Amino acid sequence: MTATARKSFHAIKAEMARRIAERVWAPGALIPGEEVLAVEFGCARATVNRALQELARGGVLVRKRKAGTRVALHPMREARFVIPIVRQEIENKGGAYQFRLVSNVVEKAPACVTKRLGITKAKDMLHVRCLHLSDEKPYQYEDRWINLDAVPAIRHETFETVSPNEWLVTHSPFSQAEIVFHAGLADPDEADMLDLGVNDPVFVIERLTYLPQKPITFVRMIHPGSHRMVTKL
Amino acid sequence: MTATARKSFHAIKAEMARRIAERVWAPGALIPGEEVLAVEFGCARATVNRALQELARGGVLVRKRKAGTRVALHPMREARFVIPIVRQEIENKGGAYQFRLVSNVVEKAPACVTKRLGITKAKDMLHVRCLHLSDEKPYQYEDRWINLDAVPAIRHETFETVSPNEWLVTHSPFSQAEIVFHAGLADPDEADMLDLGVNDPVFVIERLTYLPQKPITFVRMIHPGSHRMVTKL
DNA sequence: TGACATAATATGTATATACATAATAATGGT
DNA sequence: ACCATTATTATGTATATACATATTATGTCA
Repeated sequence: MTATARKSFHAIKAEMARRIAERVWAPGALIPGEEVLAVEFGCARATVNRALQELARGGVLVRKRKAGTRVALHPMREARFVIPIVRQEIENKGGAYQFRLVSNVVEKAPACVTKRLGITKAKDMLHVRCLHLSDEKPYQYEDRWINLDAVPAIRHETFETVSPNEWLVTHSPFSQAEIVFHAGLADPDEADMLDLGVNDPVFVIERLTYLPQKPITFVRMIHPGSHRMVTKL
Repeated sequence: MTATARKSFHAIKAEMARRIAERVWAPGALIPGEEVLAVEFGCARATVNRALQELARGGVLVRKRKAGTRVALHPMREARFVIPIVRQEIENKGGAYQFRLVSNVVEKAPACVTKRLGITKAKDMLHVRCLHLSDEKPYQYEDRWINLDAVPAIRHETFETVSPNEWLVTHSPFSQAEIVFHAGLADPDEADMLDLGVNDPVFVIERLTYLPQKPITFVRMIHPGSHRMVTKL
């Protein structure tokens, strides 16, 4: 490392990842301490520390003070899915985006919705349904309930140019969210919207967002079953 | 903070997250530089840097050299799903885990499988199918093809006590993986295994794993459609 | 022996400093 | 005006040092 070759934590991280992948460091095994590794790699302990911390955060290493660092026994890697705004998702795939507002009314939310949002008593909420299209073909049907107490300003939005999702993203912050994926069968409403037969499979993404102590919105985003969510790691 | 109160990057990160959530720093806005923030928070630039980097990695900030740091315009938060080993998943939910080996043979892999694995010509592969049960009820049906060139040792494994997934996790490293989620209809085979009617919806997780230039395995993990994958953020 | 205090140790974090790098802004020549 | 060169600037990274903290190992006293 005389002139140029400062060891970067990237390189060190990669080398350690290799050792883990190739079983040089076996699952469950205790690996050398930071000082030792720092000497081995010819760098400062802080550099090794950063590499180790990132690997630990990725789940391939488990670290405990005094006990040392060991290779995770079950590297149950986590898959990260980005859930982009539909428009971006469609445009990224090269489709032409359009959306159609299906309905936009204030009405009593059904129990299944209020329950999910942690609201105990029946309540008027804004119910917005719309359809997102890619190249004129139905791509996603969005069925959303919005808590007017949390975002009163949305009451007067017409959603002629912005979708409710985009409106909320730019106007309403949230601090917590819950996302659920599951499979289901298209109900008549959904089938009609998505040009599917009744009882065709659908891929459902549900999202709940909250501010501390204040539910904001509950959405069901329904895709044809053939929709694929892909991630690489 | 004279004596004890060293500002931790955690506190700083939390405060900055609050400012973003509460729109003190609006989406798209340029936030102060590291030096400025360091002065404001009364800490070293490195500490601010760490907080900023973590927020950037989480997607709420976008950083560019010289240009500065700004709040992400579309905080298209990423959802992180841990895909645990089925046994753990079931046991975590309090179920009693069992698994049944359905078949375990070496045979010609169909084109749809070899293609996904990037193998051009027809090839003998190990085809293992098994069923994972929670409290004696079918939970997941696993249909797996394994490249014997990549893991020759697996040929003689009987899978009487370990599931193929667990065997591979502990015996075969991988460096890359691809995961796909989608919804489908149960075919007769799957319906039979999972105690479903034909044409009931199923939730399918497909996973491909590789070493550089060497495909290892392709799995389809099929759940009843009611299966819910949940994540919070 | 057993309970409890104490030392040893690996990781965790903060800091000052220095230099690297990318991208923009300013500059100057044609 | 236009283009290329150079300066400036914000972030990115490495390092030595110091101290914090969690946890294990050890030693002491009853």
